[in-house]
Amino acid sequence: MSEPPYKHEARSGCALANGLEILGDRWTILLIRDLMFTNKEEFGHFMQSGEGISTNILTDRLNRLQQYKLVNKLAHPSHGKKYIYELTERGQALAPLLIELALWAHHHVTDTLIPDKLYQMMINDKAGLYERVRNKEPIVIIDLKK
Amino acid sequence: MSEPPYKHEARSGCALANGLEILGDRWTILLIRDLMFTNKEEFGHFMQSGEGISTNILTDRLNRLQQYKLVNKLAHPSHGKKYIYELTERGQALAPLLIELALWAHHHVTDTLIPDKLYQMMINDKAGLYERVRNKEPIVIIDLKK
DNA sequence: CTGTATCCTTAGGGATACTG
DNA sequence: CAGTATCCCTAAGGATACAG
Repeated sequence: MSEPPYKHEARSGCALANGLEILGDRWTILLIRDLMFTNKEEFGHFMQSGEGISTNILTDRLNRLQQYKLVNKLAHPSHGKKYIYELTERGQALAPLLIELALWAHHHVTDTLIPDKLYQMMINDKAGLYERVRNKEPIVIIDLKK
Repeated sequence: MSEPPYKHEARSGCALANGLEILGDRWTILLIRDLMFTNKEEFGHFMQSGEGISTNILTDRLNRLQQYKLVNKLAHPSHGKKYIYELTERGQALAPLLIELALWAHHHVTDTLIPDKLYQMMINDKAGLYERVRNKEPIVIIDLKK
């Protein structure tokens, strides 16, 4: 279990219910997606992810993700004002969940795309995919949705 | 891909985003949980699942699940007025997703429980678990949350 | 450009009355 | 008991102005 990050006022003790209270909103998993599979790591990058999150919501979600200890916020190495956001191990541990969600949607929902390289790794090389997530090597550059 | 069920007005072509538009609300996955792992199959059973869904929302979510072809609604064999709800294959195909969500929450969120038998199967016998989901053999009787 | 704060709208959903 | 319909309220979140 390793010291959970966040004492949630849970609806029930069910693992699924509790997981959903952290992850089950309109934006959180999309941000984790960007951090996990693409080279997005700055505020402005997330803003460009096509689904059209607004600045206040992005700020709020990034803060929540830090509270839950799914994301670290680091000073940008060169730009004084910027920050870099990266997944913690706890956040990286969501990889299997995101993979299963993406595969299910790909197989069962219309007009649903996964970039080919990512799809191949999801099916044939999960170990390699996890390794790249751990090492923060993006599988997709810039954008997953097309 | 096998003829997707539902043409969704998607926010983007991303598989994750599209999956979330079907599954990403406060109740849907909890209903799928009940159908997948417990012996719940009637309207009243879902009402008793502890998280306190109200009747209008339950009706709405059961209808949506039918539209998405994740759930079948069958006439009850003995009670004329009742119906039986069961997962379709498309719904059963969500098992890996639910398992990964439950395991992540169990490992990373406080006060989060998975009934022991279910947990053991999630870790040691996924094939057996899928088999039981397919055969509609409940792993847990009545209630997952305690 | 990175956020934050404010305003305001809307959809989700709770309570509840009601029908078969 | 199964399910629907209505009312109402709150919280999520969009638009936007603003601050560092």
